[in-house]
Amino acid sequence: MRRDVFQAIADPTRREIINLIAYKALNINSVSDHFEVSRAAIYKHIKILTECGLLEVKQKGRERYCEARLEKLDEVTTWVEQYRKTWNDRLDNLEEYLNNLQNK
Amino acid sequence: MRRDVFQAIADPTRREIINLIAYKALNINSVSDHFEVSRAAIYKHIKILTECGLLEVKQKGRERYCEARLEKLDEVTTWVEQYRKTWNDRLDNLEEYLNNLQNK
DNA sequence: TATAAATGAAACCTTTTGGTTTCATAATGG
DNA sequence: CCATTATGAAACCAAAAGGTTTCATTTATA
Repeated sequence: MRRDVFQAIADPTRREIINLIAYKALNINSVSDHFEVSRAAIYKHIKILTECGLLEVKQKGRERYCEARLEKLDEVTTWVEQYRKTWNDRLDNLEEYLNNLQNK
Repeated sequence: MRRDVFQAIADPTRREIINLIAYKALNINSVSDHFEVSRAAIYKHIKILTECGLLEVKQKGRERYCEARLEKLDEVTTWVEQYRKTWNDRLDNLEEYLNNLQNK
């Protein structure tokens, strides 16, 4: 299985899970309470997030708490940002072009 | 079908296509020349990228040129960056903790 | 200690993905 | 005008994804 961050955040449910636990660790049942699908389905999403390092699970008695490990999202930022200069330049060119049109 | 930017960039081949055309528009055959898989497969990837707005196709005679429309990647940046403060705070805390350890 | 709660994991199913081959169609270049 | 080039699109396929139900195991707790 491919288990990279890009694939992990491709699924909307997983993005919601990340959002849920971003500010407060929750145990697995609490996470799944927020969704319509079964606990087993959510469990699988959590497993995927764990496997790609976006989430860490910590045992606490019979519960297991999910903590976000969002540093891994840096990989995404890095990939996206490498193109920012290019697309900003293009937007600048468009702006310039429109300004020229207007000044005629 | 889901056709959002997150899903579009989940596939490594599609990320490579984006990279290929980021700085220079290429026609569909030229794009597919860079890959092992068939032209038909690449064509489908291009279609997906087009449908979610990351790519625009412009006819030029019998050829069709693919241009990157990377502004759409902003959606990804926005989503990721909403968490940056949190994870930076956590890293700061860790750093502080380590400094305290060292100073003892 | 017996029951309930929280989780792990297997078996199974349907839909989506990513790929293929094949054929049709529209411009181009001799 | 005809062969070639560039592309669109259909039919089909295997594997992966996302989901379900069911059952086992571990830990708390009345």
